[in-house]
Amino acid sequence: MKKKNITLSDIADILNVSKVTVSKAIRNHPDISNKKKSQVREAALKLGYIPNFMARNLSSKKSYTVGLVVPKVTGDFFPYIINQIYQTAYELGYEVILAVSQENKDFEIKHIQTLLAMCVDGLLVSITGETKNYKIFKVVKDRNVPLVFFDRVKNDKNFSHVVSDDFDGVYKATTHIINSGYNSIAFVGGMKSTNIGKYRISGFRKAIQDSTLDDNATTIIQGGYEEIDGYNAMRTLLKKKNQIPDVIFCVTYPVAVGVMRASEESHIKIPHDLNIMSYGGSTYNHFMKPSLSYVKQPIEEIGRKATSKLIDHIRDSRTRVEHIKIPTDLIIRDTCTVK
Amino acid sequence: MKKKNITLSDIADILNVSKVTVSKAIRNHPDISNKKKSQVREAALKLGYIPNFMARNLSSKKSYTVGLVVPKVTGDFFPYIINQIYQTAYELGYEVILAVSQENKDFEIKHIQTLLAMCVDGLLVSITGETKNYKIFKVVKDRNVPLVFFDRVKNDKNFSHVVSDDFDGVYKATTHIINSGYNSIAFVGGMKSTNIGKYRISGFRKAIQDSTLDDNATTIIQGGYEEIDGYNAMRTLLKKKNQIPDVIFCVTYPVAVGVMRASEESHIKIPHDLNIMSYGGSTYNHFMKPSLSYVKQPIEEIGRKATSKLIDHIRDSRTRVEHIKIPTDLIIRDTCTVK
DNA sequence: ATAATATAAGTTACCGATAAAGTAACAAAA
DNA sequence: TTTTGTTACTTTATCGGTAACTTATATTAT
Repeated sequence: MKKKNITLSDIADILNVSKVTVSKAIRNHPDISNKKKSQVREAALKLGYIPNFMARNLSSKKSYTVGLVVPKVTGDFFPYIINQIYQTAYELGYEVILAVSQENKDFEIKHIQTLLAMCVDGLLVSITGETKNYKIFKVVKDRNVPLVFFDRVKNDKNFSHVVSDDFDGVYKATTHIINSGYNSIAFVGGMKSTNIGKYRISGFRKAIQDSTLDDNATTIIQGGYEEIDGYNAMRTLLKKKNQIPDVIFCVTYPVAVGVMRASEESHIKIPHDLNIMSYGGSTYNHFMKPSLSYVKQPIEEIGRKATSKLIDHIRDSRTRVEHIKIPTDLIIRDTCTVK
Repeated sequence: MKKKNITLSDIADILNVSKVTVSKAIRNHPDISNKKKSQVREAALKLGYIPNFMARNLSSKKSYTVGLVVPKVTGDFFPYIINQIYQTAYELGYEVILAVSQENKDFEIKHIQTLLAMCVDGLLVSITGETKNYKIFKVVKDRNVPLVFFDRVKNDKNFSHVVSDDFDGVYKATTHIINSGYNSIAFVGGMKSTNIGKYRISGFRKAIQDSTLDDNATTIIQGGYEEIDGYNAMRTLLKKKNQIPDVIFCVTYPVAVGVMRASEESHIKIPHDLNIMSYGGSTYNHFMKPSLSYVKQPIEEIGRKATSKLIDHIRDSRTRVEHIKIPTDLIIRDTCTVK
């Protein structure tokens, strides 16, 4: 009952040629005459031949496949960047295998190993929040498998990476807030231990320093990147002092949502009593009331650049390592408008 | 410079045993003594051996990998279901390879072929909106590769599928709307040509028929599932008659958002002038003003069931085909409240 | 006419694993 | 003692392809 999969040899037997001839015909190798090529292709089509990647890759040592490792597939960032990566890779003739580390450093290691075992030609990685041990990337390096980090990166002279210009994005936005007449600004979320936190916080610091604002009028509450972290931070802020700042700059959109939820519970009206600026937006932000002003990350651009850079590395091992920063846009909506 | 990848033979040479011994030791085969097993494993670890999947799968004809084909990775449905599928598969000892068809039927075919070529042990598929030609699924069937459809399914006695109970979900929600005192209800989006459209529309029809409402008081505008489709449908509604319905039941959340946008432009206040019910919610719906009432799809449950069903099929070819419907929840928020 | 070159195949070896069958040494059962 | 069974390996064949080399025939150049 079980139909055997069609192989090169099956086609070869039918056409009375060698399997290498069939292989060459299918790959459009110049060795084979056009007449034979069409014969072979016709037979292959009729039999529903699908080449076996395992065998092909094993033999040719190339897979035309890149491994993509992301910490999660939810939210408003990763889905869009995954989309762009798939598209760009496809245009350049590569397949993508996605692995989701679920913000778990052990899964991350396991997935990278699996992808190496699958003989991907290269890796695109956005690390988890808890990645500390970089041994696995040394393994990747030793295997000479090109890797490009994107968004959540490890600073490493061995690997290219592509990020949005976090420092500049926050700097511009903070400067806008100050110039719009707000005096007390808090920054919520982000940790110095991650690149993202580090650069966003220092962009904020620098903007404050470069302004006439009093450094003491600003608060920084470090923390995670999710809604719950924003919620907790806002609760902390509310408990600590009775006076809430004019503006809260949230390190991510989910954090902003958490801050909004805590504010709502305390009957703080946004943007009347409190303004919010978010780093990163959301699909339906446009429909929220209020619609938050935010730093728009160049998501598609990051995905495109990271993918094409990786494929450059794959195609030419002399491609030089680059650390690319892509500028952001400031989108002003209902919050942080000029006072 | 380029370090050669470590293979079984390398380890075998070092330990002065045959490579099959090494292979067996690594796979914990009973043929090998515990002493030798630890020797081999130690050497493998020291050398950083990573087994080659291509070779392993080619030889063993098993990959412990399932292929996942989704039309898109954005929105509020697929990311969450992907998450759940990864998790369930992982718990059951399987890897997942994701392919995104981008709502393009040709990509879908290509991706399924690629996954077959990669020797996945099974396939989880949610078809595109334009999938009409089912030849590829016949190929899958002929190859004896188990396949389970989820969410967007093809009714086929050869394959199991898992969906949310669209008919019942819409029926319950529509009945709630009617019982809450609304008289004119329109249904927007969905096409009879897709299962989703078919069942959601017929759930709506049946609820109207089972009520005391006049069939003529209801409008059904068939169409796509995206924001733009909702927007266009609302524009059409607005042009056609001056009188808008009490409630618009939107076939998806994006459609609801489109309807809201068109309403906003025409200064129609929701829920004051118009109520909206949506099939499916969104991450931040909670924070929207108004927050829409919606039919909550059992996303995680669909993902879990589909994955475990697929793996049942993989593990035992006699597993019987099942078409599973999972019930929905009705979530009432700011719209469609009792009048 | 003969050597040189192109064309269109075929042969062989190998990619890195696993399956199946084979073997030697020793132990237990008949 | 012979048979049978176990244990712990080794040998050989194979998965389905591709690369590199070889060969036969036709074509062109000298």
